[in-house]
Amino acid sequence: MSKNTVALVDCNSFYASCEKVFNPDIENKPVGILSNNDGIIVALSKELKELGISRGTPGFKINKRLIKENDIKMFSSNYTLYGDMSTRVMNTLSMFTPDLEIYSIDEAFLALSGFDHLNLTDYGKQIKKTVWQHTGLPVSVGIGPTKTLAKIANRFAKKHNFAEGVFDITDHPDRDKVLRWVEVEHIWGVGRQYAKMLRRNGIVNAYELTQIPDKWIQKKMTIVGLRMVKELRGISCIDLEMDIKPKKEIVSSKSFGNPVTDLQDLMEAASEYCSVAVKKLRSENQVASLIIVFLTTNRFKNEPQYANYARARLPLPSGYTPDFIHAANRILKKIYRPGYKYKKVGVMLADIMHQSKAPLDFFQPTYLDDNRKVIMDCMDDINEKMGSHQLTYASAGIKKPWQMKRRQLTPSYTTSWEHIPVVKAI
DNA sequence: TCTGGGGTCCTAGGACCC
DNA sequence: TCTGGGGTCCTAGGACCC
Repeated sequence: MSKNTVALVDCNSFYASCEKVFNPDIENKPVGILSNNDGIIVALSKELKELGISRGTPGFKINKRLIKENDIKMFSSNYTLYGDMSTRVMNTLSMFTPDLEIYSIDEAFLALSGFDHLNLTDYGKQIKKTVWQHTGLPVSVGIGPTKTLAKIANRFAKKHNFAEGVFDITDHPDRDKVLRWVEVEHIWGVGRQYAKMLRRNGIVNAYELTQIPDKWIQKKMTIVGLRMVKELRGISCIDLEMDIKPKKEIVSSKSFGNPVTDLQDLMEAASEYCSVAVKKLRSENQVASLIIVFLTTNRFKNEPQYANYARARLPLPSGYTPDFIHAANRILKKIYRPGYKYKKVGVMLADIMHQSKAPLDFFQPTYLDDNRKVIMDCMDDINEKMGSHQLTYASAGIKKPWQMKRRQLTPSYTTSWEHIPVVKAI
């Protein structure tokens, strides 16, 4: 039996790097990408990290002088661009192994078991070089006997220049030394709470964690934590998931560009989020029977606060957007309280199943039976061909005073003919 | 003025049943 | 005086990930 080997390939500063690919003027500049609503920084180039800015910082809190002096560039997030670039990266990676788990928009695990005859560090360098050639994006490659160790190897590759972006921890003589170098908060599966707890108990780095008895780990960090520790010890407990799993819940929610007080506006926003969520549901050939709507005021403001949610069950699972819009509006009327400045509403779909598995009903047609599915498919087709908002629901309103802000949006270079980059001869 | 969005999994405790 | 025990299902809350 060949040993278990896995590589984690991760794009460096993914969103910021995507912007740099199409905008040579910012190649060596500090670049920050803002979240929806231009709220917080969600991605930073290494130049921006070096200025001491960290992920999660609200955009408006960054010192204006610092921005000017260092020529910091800030952009609204352009998910159309990042999504398309991600597809290109993943396509390239799939050339290097038949077994690939796309873990997130900018990361994939590659199964390399059975590749023992190769020098895997060299193979990693080849992967890095090819992605660069195909997309212009820099990646780091970490290789190890478990996913958790591959994550650590990846981090090591990123942080140490001599590794040139690729590190194989598998039979490395300094494996324990590397584990000592990783502080607990940087382990995959250890978040803020567990890091605090571990430190309170005198456990500071990954090596120390491997020395703690299983029983204690499971008691304090559940079975999930125990799996992670075993992985640190080199025992594979988290398998690669090659096939895309159907979603168990679908959420659509966004903060408002401006505070909203009116029930009507909240209902419009909820209608819009319903249409986004249910469209995603249909795109996976699924139906849902539970909808949850939540709303909240702005917790950062010193104003009266209110947050609430409620659920509604549809008589039969559906993929028909109006079914959900009606339910959402009923819920909102129930939980809305006048006199508050609302910051956000959201819609969650749950109890999701494949269209073909939905139960039948003797007295009423299912989503598949009557013309509702036909109408929805038709609408999706039109929006696919003509642009995503050609056909919308009147209930989502026209003026949309609640819409989010994206003041500094870059072009969709790779997905829109109008935005395609132009090369000029000088 | 301005603080994101979308997911998953596990556990404890309550409801309910026999 | 003394208030069973075990199984299942559901939900809320808490942890984590990107």
